Amino acid sequence: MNIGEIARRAGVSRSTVSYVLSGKRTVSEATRQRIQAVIDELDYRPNASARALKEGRTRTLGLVIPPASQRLTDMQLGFVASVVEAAARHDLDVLLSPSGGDHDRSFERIVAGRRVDGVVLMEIRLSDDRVTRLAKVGLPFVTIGRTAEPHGMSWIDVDYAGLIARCVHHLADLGHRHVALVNRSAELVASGYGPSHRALAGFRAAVAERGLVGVDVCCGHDAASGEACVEQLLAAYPQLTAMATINEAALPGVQRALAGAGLAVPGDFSVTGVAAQHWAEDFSPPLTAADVPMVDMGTEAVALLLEIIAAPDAVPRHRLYSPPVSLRSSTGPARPR
Amino acid sequence: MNIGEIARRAGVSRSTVSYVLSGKRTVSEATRQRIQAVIDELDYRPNASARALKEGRTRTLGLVIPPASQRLTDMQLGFVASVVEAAARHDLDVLLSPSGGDHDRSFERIVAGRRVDGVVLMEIRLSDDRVTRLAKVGLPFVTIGRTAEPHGMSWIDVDYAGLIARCVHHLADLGHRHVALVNRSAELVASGYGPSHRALAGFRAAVAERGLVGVDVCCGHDAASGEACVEQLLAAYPQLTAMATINEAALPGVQRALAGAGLAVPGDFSVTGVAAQHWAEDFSPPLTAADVPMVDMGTEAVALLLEIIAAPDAVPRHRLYSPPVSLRSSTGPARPR
DNA sequence: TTGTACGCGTTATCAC
DNA sequence: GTGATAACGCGTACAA
Repeated sequence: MNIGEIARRAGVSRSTVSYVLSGKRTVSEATRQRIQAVIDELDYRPNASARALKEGRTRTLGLVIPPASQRLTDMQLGFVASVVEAAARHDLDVLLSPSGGDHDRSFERIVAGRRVDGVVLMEIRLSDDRVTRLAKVGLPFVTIGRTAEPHGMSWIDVDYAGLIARCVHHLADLGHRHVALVNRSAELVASGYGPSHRALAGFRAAVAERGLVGVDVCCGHDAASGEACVEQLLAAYPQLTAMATINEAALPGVQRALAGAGLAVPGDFSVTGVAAQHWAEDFSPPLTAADVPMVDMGTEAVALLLEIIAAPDAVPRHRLYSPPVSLRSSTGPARPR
Repeated sequence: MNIGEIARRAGVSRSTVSYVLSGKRTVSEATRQRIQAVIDELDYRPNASARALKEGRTRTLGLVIPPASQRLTDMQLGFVASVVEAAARHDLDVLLSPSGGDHDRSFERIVAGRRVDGVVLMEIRLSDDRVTRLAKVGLPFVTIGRTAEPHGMSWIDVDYAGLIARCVHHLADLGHRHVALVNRSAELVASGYGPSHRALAGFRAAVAERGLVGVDVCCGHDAASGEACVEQLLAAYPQLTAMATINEAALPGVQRALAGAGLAVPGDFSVTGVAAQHWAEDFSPPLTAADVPMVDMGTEAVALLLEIIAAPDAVPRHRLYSPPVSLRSSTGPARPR
């Protein structure tokens, strides 16, 4: 079914059908209705490829996700879902591209093949080839996370440095003197994962500011790693009474390790950090943590991207989220172990 | 940049460039290299829309996911990731469509706009309009999950009935006489969610076969619901000593409720069911459960879909997964509470 | 190896 | 103001 067939059945020319579809020219009510009737009857919709070819835009956004092999985190999933929903609200489709490294086929296909009008780039590294590639071909893009030098581009990010600092201050206020930061995996940190680097910076700054003793460790993003990591921490630092983390998937393991050591939360040990809401609520007791506003961020990313697409030369904008630390029940006054 | 520009710079015709690109005709080595050099230099790739228009295929698969408003489950996330990765291995892109109900704009855009060569449909209901819609327009599709009458179509599913029955038999073998099934939410069941219906059927059949006393309850897919649900179960059925579940997100709550009632697992109470591997491993003790092979299923779904696309009239195939129940540590001999 | 028709919508241009 | 004609976007593949 194509526009010519509709025109034939309605007894008009193709252009008239097109004008009815787009409304870019007035068509007499009588013919309009006749044409619309045929369209409705046959459930006709213009071929997206032909339209994209002619219009020079695809009505599609690209969403670059980390290679799926490494299980996506809840947070990442939340972004994907909210970006897709936000795009759908604008009648835009979303093309997914799982690409981490540099020369990725799927990424190249989308970018060089002009399959999308713009790209949302997730899981940005401090130094990221994909960013330079997109800038080079002039395809509008927004990053979730920011590079080390994010000037001149649009991005959305969470203020991990500020949030972790706030967690440390909260612990210090409660009298904790020895605190730990449970970071993400060493590989991720080595690859220049922004949240890890910035969380660490915020941690160190706050620890110094408050004159605390701070220790930071890397930890895999799963329960088993979390358990092992906390066991080692407890053994190596007997004075430790609190920890902050940005490693949500490690939380069930953190819980097990503390329980295994006979430490009650928050009586004997306080836990806090940055986590997706459901991880915070699944912790027991519920975790005092900053909830990453994934839905807002996905929505905002799409909004920013549409702005750039509409006005490529406008001044880039960005937004740094700093959600409040929700006081739940996992932190309390320090008590020597 | 387009093929004409490449041709101009290489001093040949557009068709020759096209043949170099596709390899569908031999081109003399000299001109081939000259053309390739220009292509490489300019990093040229054919416009995807133009190619799709001409070829009649988009090299894109559609993936219909549940509306993102309701948080995607880990299992669903696993599917999405594995489908995207599998598609990428075949140099195919994936277009996401979040659509639950009937008249969904995004779904219609993809289907009627011929944006994709085929569709993977997730989260199928026993009776599903999208299936009939796809069948009507003749777009190849594969469902993850199956309708009540899945004949004549290709699908992939997990044998929830068989797996839950196996769990019940396992519990019966351990001496349990009163067992519960913690199902998914009442709304989901009411909407015709296949896994819930089939799990329930398997549960009832096995309970009857072994002469057990069985109780089944619906439960929201989150920790709080799980906790409330199990508290009520324990209160209402004092003889209950074991449960099976397909509600993985409720597991942290199940754990809390059992701990709160002073019941040790598996000493006082056994827990088993069907869950994504990480939920089973995050449970403590690790959950004896059937691990849903999400990665295999996503890969297989793409493989099936490609078969249909290649041979639309071939006999539909399907695959019912029945993964082994991994014996971990959450089930043990029955002991009266 | 090349010329060219074609796939399908869109829109500028022309005619009434 | 309304309708039709035709060129165009870009790559593909048949005929020459």
